[in-house]
Amino acid sequence: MGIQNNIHETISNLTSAEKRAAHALLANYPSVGLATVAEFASEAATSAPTILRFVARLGFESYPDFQRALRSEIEAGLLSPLQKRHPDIHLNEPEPTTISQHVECVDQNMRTTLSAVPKSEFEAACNLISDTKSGVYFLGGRFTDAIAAYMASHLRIVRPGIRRFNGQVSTWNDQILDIKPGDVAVILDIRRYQNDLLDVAKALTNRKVKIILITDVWLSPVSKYAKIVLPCGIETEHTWDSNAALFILAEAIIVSVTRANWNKTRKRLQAIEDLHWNKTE
Amino acid sequence: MGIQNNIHETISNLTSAEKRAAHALLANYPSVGLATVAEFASEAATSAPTILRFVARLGFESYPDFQRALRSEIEAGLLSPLQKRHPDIHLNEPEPTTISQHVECVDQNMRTTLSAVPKSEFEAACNLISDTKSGVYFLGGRFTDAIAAYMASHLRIVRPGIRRFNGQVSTWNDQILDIKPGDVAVILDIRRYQNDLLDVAKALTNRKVKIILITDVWLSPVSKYAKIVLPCGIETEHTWDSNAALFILAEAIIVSVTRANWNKTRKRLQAIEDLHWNKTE
DNA sequence: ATTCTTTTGTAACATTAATTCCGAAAACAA
DNA sequence: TTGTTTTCGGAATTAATGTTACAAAAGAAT
Repeated sequence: MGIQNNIHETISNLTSAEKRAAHALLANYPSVGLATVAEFASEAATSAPTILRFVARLGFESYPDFQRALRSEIEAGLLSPLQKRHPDIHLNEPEPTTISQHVECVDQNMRTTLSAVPKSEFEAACNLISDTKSGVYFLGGRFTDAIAAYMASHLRIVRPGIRRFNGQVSTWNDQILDIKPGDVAVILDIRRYQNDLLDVAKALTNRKVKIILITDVWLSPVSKYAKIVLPCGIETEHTWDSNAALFILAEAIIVSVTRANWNKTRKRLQAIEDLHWNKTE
Repeated sequence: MGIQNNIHETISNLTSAEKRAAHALLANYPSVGLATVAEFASEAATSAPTILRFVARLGFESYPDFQRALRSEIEAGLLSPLQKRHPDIHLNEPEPTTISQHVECVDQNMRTTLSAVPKSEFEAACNLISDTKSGVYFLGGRFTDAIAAYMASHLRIVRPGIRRFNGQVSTWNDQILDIKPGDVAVILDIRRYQNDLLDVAKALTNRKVKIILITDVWLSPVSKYAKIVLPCGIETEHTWDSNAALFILAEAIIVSVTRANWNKTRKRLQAIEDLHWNKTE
């Protein structure tokens, strides 16, 4: 339904002062409604009680109640410009397929991520990972561990000292012993957040390990221990959350770290290429 | 400049609780900021004073002052909520960051993939994977193996008979012996195409295994042996190819297969949830 | 381990905002 | 005009919100 429609339906049986209120709200929707009753009243050239009567006529219990509705409308539809998706391609594609639906969904999540991850945080994370003086350890959750593996497989080429937590959960604590204070750990954790990851994070913090956390916008509890938090959009319309935004963020980190270590990387890449060719041909 | 940018600049010298506030606000901007201090605080899992300190750091005199700024931003930006592409991005963001560049790049590759993968092929692949009568084996290349792992970790929940080729390349041939004729193999291979994957594909074909190949638009040589080929865009402007489109395609497959096996999946999901809770609480 | 600094939440406080009451003004009908 | 009904806003009331002071907790430094 939406509040604007609600107004349009109700407007005919409003008193004249109440109509002014309605018009003031529609004129620059919804911002005046988010102000105080007094400001709304002055904007509508009327008094506070009239505004309250107007809001009551729309069917709201109270003015705060009305404001809550406006805010949730903002969340639902009129998201910030950064998070808007392009309206094109609808022409090319009349009926959405599973893939195209998912592509749109990922698009949305990418943009959410874009506005949720501050540039400075991203760069700080890349700097930590680029610093070859400290080792970097990767660990993910049930599904995100694949992304940890993906990052590690690239970064291993870019710089030495890349490791993964592997194998059984029960052996993780033993593996922590190998990590030196000042080292860096990249942890991936999205809902439903895993307690075992939280335990590891705590243990790592005790050992003065700097934690970079890649998580969803609701923030894993690991964020409590993390030096840097990178939140991603993961929402979908169905059972599974989408980890695509995490994956893309991971790739962006790989790109950035590669640039930072470019001189060393080039040589390593060359060496590996040679190895590859000798082996396969 | 805009408040979001303001946050991005300020966030690096915020305390951790204040950062949570910043993340909560960025996560669903700007609606939480328009709520009361108490609600904002609870959303950010912190206390009211922290929120106030946070807005003070952003340079606002008071919380109402901060809200006024948010509202005027709404007026400025969303005046015509419907007819807006996002050329605003280019205004808000004069210099592209590593992330935003990569997001655009992935966007491009997604769309390429969309037009490169025929609906029928996609559905055929999903049907093969959905069929619980045959086992499904996953295998990826140097970097893409992480995506194979990602697919397997989900599909294991959706249906039985999911396996991965694991460990050393030299052991793959042994593992092939476990695969029955009529089974399905999902192979991921992008340039530089790996000869060992080609060998496996050949061997699998000999054993009458149906191969689904996820590759790039130039097609891995494995395509010669594949029953179904799903080509993805992977191009970037720098050293590394992007596997994001493969990842997204993988997720789309997971979604589709989950839908096909929904009844069984629901029960398994429930069982796993229970297990999870029992274990952690 | 101890001190010092910084961070953070609790609780009291002060301020502001929403709400209600009631009388005055306006609109309408006879 | 007069009486009646409806609308409206000023002012008092009540509820809530923002704000501040302070003490506990956490962390860094020695």
